[in-house]
Amino acid sequence: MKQKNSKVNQKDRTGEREPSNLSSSIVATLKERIIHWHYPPEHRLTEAELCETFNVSRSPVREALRVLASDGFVKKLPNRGYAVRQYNIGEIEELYDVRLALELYTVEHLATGGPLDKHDKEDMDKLKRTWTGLLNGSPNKKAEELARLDTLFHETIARAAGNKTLLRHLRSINERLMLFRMIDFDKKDRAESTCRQHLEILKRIAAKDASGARAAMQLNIEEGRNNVHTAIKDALARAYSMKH
Amino acid sequence: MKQKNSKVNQKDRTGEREPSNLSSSIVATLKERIIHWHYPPEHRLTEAELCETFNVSRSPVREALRVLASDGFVKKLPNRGYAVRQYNIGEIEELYDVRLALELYTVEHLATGGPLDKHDKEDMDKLKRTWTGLLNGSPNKKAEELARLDTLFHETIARAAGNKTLLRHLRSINERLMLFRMIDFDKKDRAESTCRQHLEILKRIAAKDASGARAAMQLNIEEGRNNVHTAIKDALARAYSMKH
DNA sequence: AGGACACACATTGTATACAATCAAGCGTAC
DNA sequence: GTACGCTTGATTGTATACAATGTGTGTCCT
Repeated sequence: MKQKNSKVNQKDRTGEREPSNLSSSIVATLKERIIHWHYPPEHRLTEAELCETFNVSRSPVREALRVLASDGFVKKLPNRGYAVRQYNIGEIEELYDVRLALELYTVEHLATGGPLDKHDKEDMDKLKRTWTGLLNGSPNKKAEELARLDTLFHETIARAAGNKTLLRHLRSINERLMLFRMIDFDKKDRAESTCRQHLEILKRIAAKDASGARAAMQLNIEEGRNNVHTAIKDALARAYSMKH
Repeated sequence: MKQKNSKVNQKDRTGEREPSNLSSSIVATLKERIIHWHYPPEHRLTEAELCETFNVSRSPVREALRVLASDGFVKKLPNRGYAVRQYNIGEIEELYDVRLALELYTVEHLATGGPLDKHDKEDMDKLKRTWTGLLNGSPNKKAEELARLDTLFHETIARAAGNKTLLRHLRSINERLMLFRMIDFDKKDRAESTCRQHLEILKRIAAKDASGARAAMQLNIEEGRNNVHTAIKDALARAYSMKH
């Protein structure tokens, strides 16, 4: 019971380190569960119930719920507890749109500005190697791993652009999109087209071709958006036909 | 002591209503104070100290501090309390860049998409009237009022674009920029050029001129950024020369 | 003088008891 | 039959006591 979380105190390149308190691990666990649809949509969570499941008092649970609410994972029902927030299609589209806004600006900025510093240059080179490798070598990785790598790709680019504030906003969006990225990469051939698109983005940035980089990024994000959109519509249609 | 906060329970067009608990009003008060530089930069805040100043227990204070930390108003010093976060020039530039990313995308979207719904059309017309009025009629409004109206202008446009998620991100940025907007509007003639720029933005959107709308928005935001930038540099230079 | 150790203090983390609030269900009056 | 108000239960809001943790400081030994 003492060394529950082995990831504690790891240091991130952002300089933040994860605290080792109960509410943080409750937040992490609940995010994990919500993202993986452990709870049905609109499932109600009460403080007392969570105290039992985690065997802690209400203080850390309350703090965890506040954080989750401010990050949009749950919503507060006044005097009626909290509910895990269900994403409808419209909301997912919105998240993809904000990604577009932030990432198009980012690549344009990268393709316009001066040379990168050493750290960022290395990161970009590593991305190139990673996605070249994925294109040639390993054909069928698991969707979850691909989704993780995809998120890393986009966040690395944002970091290279040097705007920490923008990176923070992008991360909060990506956190909520993780599940849908997995749906995205379940689609056959999506891995390959993603590889090509990512390499294209890197090439255009290196070539200082701002509008080309924007176009490549837009293509990549919108393909993901479309995959997710159709997958969800299909799932809803199946759910509907099963009821009738 | 009972009806301290008369704004409680007002309903917003976003559908959220402000709760009436202690931690919320502590958050509001502290934000207000921090924005208006009531505390010197890097001033340390401890839970116990805030308990005394607000005459409440640690529970609401803790929650308030968590919220403020997640919104970037204070930062947590492990085991050493909290510190009000000082904005350096770089960070302000970052905030302006994120605004650019979000707002350029927004106006492009507005100038590209179909017609607005009734509510939004009315809002946009009202903006036009407001800023036309400011151009002709009232020459010297106070900077704080102008900053408020400016924020309203940009948020109304974002709302008209119909993406609530994007609006939420923009609001969290604007909240932190409020003070600097006031600095911006302290500059002579800034009010007039803002009026012209705002009317130009509205015109381009109505004319479905996407690239023109982007250019107009970029001009408006960057002028503000430059004003703030030079004002802060001057202030720092004065502070420096006074020490020597 | 310099370093290591220990102790005290400041500060946050956690548990728990009690207060306040609100929704829902039930009964009663009209 | 309907509307109003009361009671009750569920749930969050607040206060407080105690635990854990890390920082700084003073002292003692070398």
